[in-house]
Amino acid sequence: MPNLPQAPKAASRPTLELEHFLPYRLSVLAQLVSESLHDLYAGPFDLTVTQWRVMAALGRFAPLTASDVGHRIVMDKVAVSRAVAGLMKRGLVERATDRADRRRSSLRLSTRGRAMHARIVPLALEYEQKLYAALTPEERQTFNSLSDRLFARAEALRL
Amino acid sequence: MPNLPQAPKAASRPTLELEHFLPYRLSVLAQLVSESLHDLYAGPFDLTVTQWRVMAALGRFAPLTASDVGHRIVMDKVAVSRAVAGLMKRGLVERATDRADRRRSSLRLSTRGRAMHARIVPLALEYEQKLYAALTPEERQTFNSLSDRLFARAEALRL
DNA sequence: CGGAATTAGTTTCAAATGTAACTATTATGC
DNA sequence: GCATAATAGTTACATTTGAAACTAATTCCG
Repeated sequence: MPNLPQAPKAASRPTLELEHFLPYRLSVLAQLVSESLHDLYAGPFDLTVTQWRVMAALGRFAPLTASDVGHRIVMDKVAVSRAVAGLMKRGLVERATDRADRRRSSLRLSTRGRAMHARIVPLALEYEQKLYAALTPEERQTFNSLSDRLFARAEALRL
Repeated sequence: MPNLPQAPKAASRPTLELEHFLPYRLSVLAQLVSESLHDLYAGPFDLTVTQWRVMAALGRFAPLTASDVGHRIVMDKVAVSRAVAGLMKRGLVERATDRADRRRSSLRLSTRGRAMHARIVPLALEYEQKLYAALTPEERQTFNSLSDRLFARAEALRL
């Protein structure tokens, strides 16, 4: 093939290759991982992702108010309210109205809730380990530090 | 403080620190990025995330059948069907029944659809660039290769 | 003090989504 | 060739989700 001069590419329009597009890739990866994990505890314990996250937050930081939970797990107050309602109905979470400010109430896992939490945590950590097995320890650290920076940037861009 | 021998930690239970838990971190990052991007085109063009992804797939690979689209963007056929219905109603996508196999039909962007696509792509790429600005070029490559490996591993674990 | 604005949390209504059933068409196997 | 199974895509129903309105309690500030 002769090496002809190229015709000038008149303002060639940019193309978007979805499979290499960062927001898309993040979304697909996160969804796959989230669903896989959910499969682990949905069957045995019948929890939604939201409910499990609320339990995880309470298992680690209780007592928390509903808004505290929301901040911890990046979830709006409506979602938290609904998850808590479901968890209370099943006796997994207890609520005590704050005596000083009766608008808020502090939440904590009940005994049953703590027991369930203690059974799920190892499953979750085991899954995480299996996933991390794809990377060396140094690579894990790298990945986490890079994703931290992406996150910070995304927050900054959101205005 | 004297250097006393530690009491043996009797089977100390593992703790889950949500903020360092990989599935959780991926989910929060992906959600933030996805919402930010959606804000860019939702207002001016009134598209859902799904609709935009269908348009992106068709913009790059048309003609495609609905199931082709589904495979490309990792989305089940019901979601694709609904997104396509919405896009057709707005005249952004055209459908032609396959003469050889009348169950399937090939989809492509209409002229209007192509025009809209051409206006959104630069916005999306610009956002991606701003996000990537958090990383050096080498780091971008590293991040992408590591997330590819995590993705492959997650797929393998899903059985 | 006392009315306006804030805050915590819930409820309501509409839109989005998932699962399963359904239609139409094509492929398979006896 | 014909009954059965498989495939493409849509529709229906039930559940989830999100946005906005709402209730109740507290704070702010003239």
